[in-house]
Amino acid sequence: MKVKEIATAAGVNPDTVRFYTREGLLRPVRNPDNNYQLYDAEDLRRLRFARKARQLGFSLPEIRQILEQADDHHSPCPMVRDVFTQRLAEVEREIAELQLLRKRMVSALSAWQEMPDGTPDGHTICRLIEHWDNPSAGSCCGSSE
Amino acid sequence: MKVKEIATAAGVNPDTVRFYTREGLLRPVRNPDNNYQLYDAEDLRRLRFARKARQLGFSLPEIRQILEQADDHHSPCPMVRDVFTQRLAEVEREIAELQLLRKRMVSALSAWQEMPDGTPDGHTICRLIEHWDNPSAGSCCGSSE
DNA sequence: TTTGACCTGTGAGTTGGTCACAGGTTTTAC
DNA sequence: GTAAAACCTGTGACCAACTCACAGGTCAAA
Repeated sequence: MKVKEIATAAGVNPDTVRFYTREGLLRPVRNPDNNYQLYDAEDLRRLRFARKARQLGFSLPEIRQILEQADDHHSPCPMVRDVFTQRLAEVEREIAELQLLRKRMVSALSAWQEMPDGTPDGHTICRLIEHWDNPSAGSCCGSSE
Repeated sequence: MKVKEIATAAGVNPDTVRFYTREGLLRPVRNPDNNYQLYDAEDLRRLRFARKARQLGFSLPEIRQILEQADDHHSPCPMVRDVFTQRLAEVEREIAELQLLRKRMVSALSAWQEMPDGTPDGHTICRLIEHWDNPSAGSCCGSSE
């Protein structure tokens, strides 16, 4: 398979294939006649694997590590499980953060219904945002200074 | 105020102050004696405003635009309300996406409890991920090829 | 006076790609 | 047969919003 072929087979941009190749995730061979990269079914598996892993939040270095372990005939799965579990925790933290943000946005919007727009007067840029109460800067760790 | 002073007053990295200055969000004057940047209370307001707006998901160009409108004595707030409403929708979309992701991760993890690790054999890199069912690639738009 | 903390501008690094460019190759069409 | 289109190559820039490193200048306190 040439670049475009494997790219369409995996549903990605050919530049992504080239990028992953540069990054060492794929290992094509060269056609000595024209210097083209030639990918095989194994590369396609690796590429699809990489894309799935990306969707799960694995970084490219992590994916490379998994692939290398697989090349060495070590089972990468326990490690995958570990990173995956960590990643799940991160996702849950992100969700909680976003929900908090959403809550504050909704209440800010409703508070703004009652506020006049107010042309800026040199003291106030935009009351809508200046009266926003910052959450993370407040009570906890090292907010001061 | 010098860079570090305004930075600590707003709780940000001095490099961020310099960066925002380069980006045109802050407008210090120069001390001709030593070429230092001198910020005033207005700059501090702008900086704090910018940080709050960033937390709300405004981009730097958007913030600059708001500040410029405020400089021109136009009320930026209706625009802020628009972008803010859009941003709220985005946040809600992100939350929904992450919750979907979380759901799939949890069910994948529990499914993996019952799967053997399986050393890779040339056909399989890591069953844990290869057997992950990709959501977005599936049913809808142009998944094929 | 010397140390240390601060200031300056510029440029590179971060992440995961995507795009542009210039030049070579292969395929398709007439 | 040949011309155009589509593909290939590598390199390097670009995205966002900073952060950090570097080299050299300035300033306050001991």
